Amino acid sequence: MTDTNHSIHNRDSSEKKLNPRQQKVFQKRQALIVKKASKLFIKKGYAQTSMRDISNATDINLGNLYHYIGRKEDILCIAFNAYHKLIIDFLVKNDILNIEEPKAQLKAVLRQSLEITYSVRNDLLMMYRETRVLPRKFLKSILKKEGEFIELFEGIIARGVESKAFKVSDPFFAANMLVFQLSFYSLRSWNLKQFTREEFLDLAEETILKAIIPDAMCSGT
Amino acid sequence: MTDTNHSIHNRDSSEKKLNPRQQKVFQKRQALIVKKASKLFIKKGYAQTSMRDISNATDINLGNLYHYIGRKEDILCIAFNAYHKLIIDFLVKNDILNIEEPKAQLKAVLRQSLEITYSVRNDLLMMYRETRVLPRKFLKSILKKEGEFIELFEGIIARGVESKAFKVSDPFFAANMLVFQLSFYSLRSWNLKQFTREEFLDLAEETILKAIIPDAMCSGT
DNA sequence: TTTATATTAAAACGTACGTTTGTTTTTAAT
DNA sequence: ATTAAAAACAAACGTACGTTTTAATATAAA
Repeated sequence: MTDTNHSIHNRDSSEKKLNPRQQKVFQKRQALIVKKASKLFIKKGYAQTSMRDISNATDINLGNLYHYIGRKEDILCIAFNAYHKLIIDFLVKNDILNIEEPKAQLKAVLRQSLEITYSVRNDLLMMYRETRVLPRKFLKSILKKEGEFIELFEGIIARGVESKAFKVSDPFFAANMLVFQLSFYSLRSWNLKQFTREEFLDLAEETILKAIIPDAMCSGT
Repeated sequence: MTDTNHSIHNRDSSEKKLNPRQQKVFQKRQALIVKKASKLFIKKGYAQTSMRDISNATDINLGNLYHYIGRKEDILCIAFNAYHKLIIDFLVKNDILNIEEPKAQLKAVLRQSLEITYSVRNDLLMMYRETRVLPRKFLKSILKKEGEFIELFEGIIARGVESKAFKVSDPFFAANMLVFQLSFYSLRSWNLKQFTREEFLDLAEETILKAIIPDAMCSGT
């Protein structure tokens, strides 16, 4: 009963006898639901957002919503997946991972990550808050992906430490802290409104790098 | 209707004709409710914890619960207050604020803050997640207190910057980041289990200080 | 004792919610 | 045009919740 319902995994628009055209429409519609629902989750919280709210926001009939999602929590799962896909895709598409010079590489990947997390700051906050709702199995897969994201930074940092470009006593710890700091604006925006986007990005980049690169403040560019 | 119910503010055991003895009992009982309820909120989340759950956990009859709290959300508000009182009290009781030497002062207050936040890590995570539930007015007062806590760090940092002991480009930003980093373990414990408490505290202290004190790694003690 | 209050148990209230059902309308292939 | 699947809809179902109430019992103060 508890294990047969991870709809995300076995029902993302496959196994239904839909032609490609119909699949497209189906996915568009599902994406609309997720998008509108996420906005509501951000504004009111998951538990405080009813399926009727989502029905109103999407102009999709309450009963009909269940043609596109199996259950309410699926919406949240799909949103989590979409967010992680966003992050991963950017890292793969960019050839940042191929930059040789450790400092340049770290700076590039950090800056990009800061910009992304800044742009999705509201969704990020929502995800921090609503993690509890996720089914255990799905949460584990999300944390695994997040762990891999951190390992990516760990690798970059470790390489920089070897070449004496960086100085940290524990690359794994440093990577965890760095990724955590990426959500700084999300979780603390209530007290950071006085900074413009650019001011924030510059200050955040500087602050984060200082923990990894010795005398990072003196290095131009 | 929405504004008449901030029970916390006008009903914390005053305005009831109770003798001191009764007040003590009343507060003890209320504290028990908050403590047990918080545990449930931590484990299952606020929305997923029913008043019946709390009744069972405290062995206080469901109806009788309402002699000690006005409504469910009051429990959360009291928990938030208790947490902030804990933090503030420690800072006032300790004479850390009187330490002259900026480095020593920052190190002392940081270390203590890290230890405290580590010890209440579960409550802290719960508060990050359930902030949304708080009534607007109460949330504002909480954020105000939090802001004052950050200003305290800002003052320490600014003083250190003046005396060239610290190097940060924006003390306010640095203070915000520092306080944010205090919740590192709370929000990321799922990936930090490999560290002992002491390992974590040392690494966290070192990492945080590096962003403020130039070549903090070379300074013994 | 008397009197007021605290506590318990149990039931009920009203409501809001996630989900399902039964039926009708639309769509698309034959 | 026929037909079968898919989409849309209104209504209902069942339940779980926060909160209140009622009545009976216990406790402590006067």
